[in-house]
Amino acid sequence: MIDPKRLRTAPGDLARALARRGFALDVARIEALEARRKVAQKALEDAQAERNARAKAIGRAKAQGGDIASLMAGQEALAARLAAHEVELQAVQAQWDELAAALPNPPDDDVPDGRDERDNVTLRTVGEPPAWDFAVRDHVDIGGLLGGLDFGAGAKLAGARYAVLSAGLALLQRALTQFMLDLHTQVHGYTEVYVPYLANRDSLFGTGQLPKFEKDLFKIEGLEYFLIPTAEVPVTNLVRDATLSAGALPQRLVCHTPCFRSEAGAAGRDTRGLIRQHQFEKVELVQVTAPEDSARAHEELTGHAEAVLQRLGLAYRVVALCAGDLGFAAAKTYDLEVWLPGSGCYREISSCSNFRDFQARRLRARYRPREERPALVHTLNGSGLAVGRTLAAVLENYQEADGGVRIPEALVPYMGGLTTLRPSES
RNA sequence: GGAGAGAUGGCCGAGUCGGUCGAAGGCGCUCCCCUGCUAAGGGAGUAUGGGGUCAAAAACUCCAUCGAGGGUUCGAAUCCCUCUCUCUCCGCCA
Repeated sequence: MIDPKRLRTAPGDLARALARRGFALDVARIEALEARRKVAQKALEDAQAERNARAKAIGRAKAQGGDIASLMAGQEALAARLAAHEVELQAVQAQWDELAAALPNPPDDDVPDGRDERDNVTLRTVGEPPAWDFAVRDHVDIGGLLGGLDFGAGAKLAGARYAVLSAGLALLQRALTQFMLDLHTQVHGYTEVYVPYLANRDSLFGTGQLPKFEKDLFKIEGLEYFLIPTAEVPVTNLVRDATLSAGALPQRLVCHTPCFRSEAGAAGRDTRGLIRQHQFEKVELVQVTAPEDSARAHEELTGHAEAVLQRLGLAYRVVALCAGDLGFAAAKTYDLEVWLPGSGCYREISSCSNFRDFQARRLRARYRPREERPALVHTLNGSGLAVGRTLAAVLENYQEADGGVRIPEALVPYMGGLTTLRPSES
């Protein structure tokens, strides 16, 4: 949510910032609503003040055994006035709230201009894509040779875009998860949390998935619960309605969860393989910081996600999203894209964003600076990493001519000492 | 799932038959005084959000908030209804 004060006093500036991400802010409507609001709120509050004063007078008179009848005159008219003003203010407020909730976060000044992903800026490329002396396979074909990657079974159990992993691949996915969690907790100083995989409306509103993106979520029939699309939702909501002491910041939390996305609107995209599934595993990094620290924390958090790729020996690049490609709640985002030899391109495997106070305002997540009134915190998060896509990346980057897969050194301890996965005999 | 109890400010906790209650008291915290250190003592202050006057700040003032939402009333922390959550006991259970 954007600062309503800013929306009221400087809608023009805001409109310019939002225009960078292709969002047209209706300044005239805002100014009209604001004018109405001002009148309505003043009128209502004046009427309330009068009601309070009269009630007090009546109470005082009654206590002294005085005459009340004269004081009661005109109360009905006042009550009617009060009700009318209340209706008007509520109507204005409802329109305002709806409008405000639909506004995306304005991009940071240093976010590159641009309309869509084609305008994103590659900041750096790390590692060399491996060279091959045989025809490379993608992870689906490799999985077919190894066994243990079964989309047919996923379709039977649930439907399209679900997979069943077994044996070596199930172990490899678990190894990746454990490796990431250990790295972030033991080396990067994050605290691991375990959270519910269902979230209520308040939580999803807090991080910005609602009200705009309900279509992308799985909803539990008959209940106001949604399957979480990312651990960002439950973990960030830990600080909802909280006032943290300054000393409690920054908070660095890491959480492994399955993620559920209905992928509405993605029909026909990335239908092959593990890239775009309805259910996938992810290790998520979340930070809650003081406002002045969030920019630095964003760089650090991105580095923490990069460290996973580096230790796995995977080539990747870091991309600054342009204003037009930013997510709804993000002020600035770096994507990490891993090299996938099977498709010969870099694919997003992590997205690291600084939300500034946008989520915090929705969450009412504050902290108490020394000697000052409470102020909103800043929130950040990033995938560290998406496990399913990392699994695909490892399979493709560590494949051998016969369809076997070497285990990256960092993962060997998590694989019970196994150093390769061998194609099955069948 | 059944029965009962509860939800008040940073924390604990009081709120009598609805009226001057944004809320006693305590703890904590901040500032000041006193005390040669330490301990103890005295005084003052200490919720959040929003509006108005204003270019803005300060200041003044108004409104809202005692789990959430409705209702009754001139007036609700106090009465009524719905919901949420917590606790206790019973049942069931990984």
